[in-house]
Amino acid sequence: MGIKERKELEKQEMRKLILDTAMKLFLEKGLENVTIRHIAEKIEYSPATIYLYFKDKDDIIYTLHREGFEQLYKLQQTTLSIRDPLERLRKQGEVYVSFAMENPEYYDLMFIMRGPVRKIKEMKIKEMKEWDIGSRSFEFLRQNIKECMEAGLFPEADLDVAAFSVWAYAHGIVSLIIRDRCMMFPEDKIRHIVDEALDFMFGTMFDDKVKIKL
Amino acid sequence: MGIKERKELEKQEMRKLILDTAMKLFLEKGLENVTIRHIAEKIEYSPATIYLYFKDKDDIIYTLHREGFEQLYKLQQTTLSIRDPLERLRKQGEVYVSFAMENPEYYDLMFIMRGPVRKIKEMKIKEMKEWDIGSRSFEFLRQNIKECMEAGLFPEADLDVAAFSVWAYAHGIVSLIIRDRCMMFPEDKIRHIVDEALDFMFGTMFDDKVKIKL
Amino acid sequence: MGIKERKELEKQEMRKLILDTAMKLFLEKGLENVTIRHIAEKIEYSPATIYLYFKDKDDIIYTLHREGFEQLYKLQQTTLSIRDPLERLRKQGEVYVSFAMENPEYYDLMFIMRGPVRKIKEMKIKEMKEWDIGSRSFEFLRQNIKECMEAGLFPEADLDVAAFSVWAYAHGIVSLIIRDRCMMFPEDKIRHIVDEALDFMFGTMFDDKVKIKL
Amino acid sequence: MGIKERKELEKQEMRKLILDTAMKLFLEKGLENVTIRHIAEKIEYSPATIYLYFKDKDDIIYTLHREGFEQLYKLQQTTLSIRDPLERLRKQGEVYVSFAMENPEYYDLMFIMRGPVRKIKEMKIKEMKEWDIGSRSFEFLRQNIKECMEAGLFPEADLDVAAFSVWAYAHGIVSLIIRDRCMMFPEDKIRHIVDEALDFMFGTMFDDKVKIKL
DNA sequence: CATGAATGAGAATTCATTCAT
DNA sequence: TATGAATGAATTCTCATTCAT
Repeated sequence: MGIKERKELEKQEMRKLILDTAMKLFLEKGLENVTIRHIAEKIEYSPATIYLYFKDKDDIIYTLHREGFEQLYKLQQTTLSIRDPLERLRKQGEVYVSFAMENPEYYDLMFIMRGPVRKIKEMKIKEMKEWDIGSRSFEFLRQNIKECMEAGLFPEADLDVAAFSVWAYAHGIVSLIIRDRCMMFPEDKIRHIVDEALDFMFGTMFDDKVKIKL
Repeated sequence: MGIKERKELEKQEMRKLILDTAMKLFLEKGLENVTIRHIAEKIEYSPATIYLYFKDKDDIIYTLHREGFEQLYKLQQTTLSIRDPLERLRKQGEVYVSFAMENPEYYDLMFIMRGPVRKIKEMKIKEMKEWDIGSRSFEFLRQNIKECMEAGLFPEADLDVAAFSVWAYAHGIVSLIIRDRCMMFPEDKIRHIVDEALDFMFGTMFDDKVKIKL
Repeated sequence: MGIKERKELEKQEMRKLILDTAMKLFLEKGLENVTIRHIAEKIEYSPATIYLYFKDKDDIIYTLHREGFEQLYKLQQTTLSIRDPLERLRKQGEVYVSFAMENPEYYDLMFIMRGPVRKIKEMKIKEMKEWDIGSRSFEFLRQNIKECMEAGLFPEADLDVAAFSVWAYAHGIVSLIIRDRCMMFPEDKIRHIVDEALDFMFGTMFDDKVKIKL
Repeated sequence: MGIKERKELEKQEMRKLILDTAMKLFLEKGLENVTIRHIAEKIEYSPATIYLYFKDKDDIIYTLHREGFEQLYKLQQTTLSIRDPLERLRKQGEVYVSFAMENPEYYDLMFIMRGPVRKIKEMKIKEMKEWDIGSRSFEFLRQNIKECMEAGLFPEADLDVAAFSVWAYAHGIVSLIIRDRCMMFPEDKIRHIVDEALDFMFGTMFDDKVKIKL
């Protein structure tokens, strides 16, 4: 068995190498400008080798897509140590925005690009379960907001609407930046505006008690 | 003279046919997966014909991009008849979301796709003015919020931050839908959620007096 | 008849306009970079109009080709006033080189480009006579050299060889320059070298008496 | 190791196949009328394959161009065994003409076609050295003539002018033939005329003593 | 496991040319 | 006579992918 495991391990390492390299290149050159050849060159293997580890280019992209959600979910989990649900919610917002700003290509893949979604839709026909990964994160947010509501810390509203709203707000902020729609602001003021915007939402959204607390 | 006008009209119609077709395809397949050939096939002309009406692919994209902003701006202007700045702001939000939901391809081009921005950045180097079209709309929003603040109807904050926040919120809502990230909601509930989300923002963002008014 | 002649005249003028424009463009942009469209734009007619006056692009090129030979022949004729055949020969050399330097695109068309020759060969199959235009000039040179030989001013040799040699020498000089093979000389020394080269040939080729005379 | 060498060999053979084929086509149709597709078809590979061996069309052209100069230079070197500089010069002329007549495509590329020169000019901006290949051959001729002059075997004259003149003469001869401007001579007399023309130059150019020697 | 070699499909673009009007 | 509109046939080049070795 030892030998089998070793093999398996090596295979996983190679996959990781390919994925990491692909991601690095995506970040550098943008998703649509990276070719299998680029990736192969960077890791100093032949293009054909890539196909031993991934079915095709979509497979790479989709795997990264899933890994992105894995990462994001883990980050979300870190907020669980916070007792107060509103504070936790806020922390979630921060975590979400940070993730997006630090991994814009992952974020793009997960929440903006068309390709992966198409892939998922195709898959859904065959294997219904797969998409859990994505909805899990939304569910997490939803639960958090539910707790807030139950604790009277959040305006009563349709839970789906509320969760979607909070998500949309955060998504709006980061996606405008990732897709470069903030040319009206000086480059160096952007990060500041992002942070302030997050505060602004929480500041105006909740009652005075909360505001002071924050 | 009549003959000249007729010709001109036909030319404009052809341009429009190309633009509309391109737009439809962009929506279906994504900007980077639409080729001049596709467009040509769809309208049942040869690829070369397209080049009689547009300099190149960028020209098509950029024209649509500009037209989109033109349309949006006109819609924004319609809110000017509303006296109360907060009500006007809200109407602007509605108008923005409606525009996005009814013209998702335009919206995508204007606020999500990467291509056009690259073009604009290149242009900016040569002719600084052009981009007015886009920032004009933002400026309009900004002014409206300023009025709200001055009237004490809006939380005091950095104007840029506030305007960006409001924009980001609306953008978040529509862009998640346009890019198909709301698969967790049943298809037929989506429009409802969008509308509610808009209410939700205005409902929580402003003080009681405002809320009642709305 | 008057009306017919007028028409014919206008037709000729249009042809001339097209030819002149084509030549001007050839000179500016190089032969292979000029399109029918360019020519049409320059004369402010539509491309289709060109086809009313010339069968196709080759027809234009070939016509220019013939006109070039016409011009050159006329220039050669001007040397006829010179009595002394050797002096006349030298003058011919000067005239030839001047023509080439002042009309490099004509020269290129006449003595370097492949296209026109192919055309002529095709024609020759049908109408044997046409090529007179070109050989006429060679014949002129040949006769001149013959006279020189008969006057004892030129080394006895096979007449064809002698004529070809003189021609080749002149052609070598100008074609190396026209096709830009003199990059080893400073730009501003080139014309000087050309002139000197011509002198050099005549200076070394003939006996002392001649040299002094020149 | 054998396997590696074999592979390398095969690669070189493929490159050679492409180069030879390209050359043949260039000769048949002229540089600008040969496309990557033509070459690919001729060797019965797909166009894409060509790009595995050459970066682009220019790469092919420029490689051939350089190889031509390499060959010519080697041939020139063979004359070094001849002591007498004038005899050596004459031999150089023969070698030059032979090279041209036996490799007209190479000669065309090296001394007539426009394309390669453009390439070289672009390169010169970046890397000044490269062009040595071409000027090396001219320098060789120049040196030889210098020796002749120093030995009193050649008319005193500006060295550049003299070298250019000799070159131009040889170039004139071969380029008129290569570009098919000798239709006035019967096909089978042409080679004879070329050879005679070379003799003619040397015969008339130098004084009696030399003439006899030759 | 790894790859060199090959390719089919397709990209944007250009141009000479035609033809109905 | 003049032309606007249209196009077929090319062009160079790129890329994901396959397959024999």
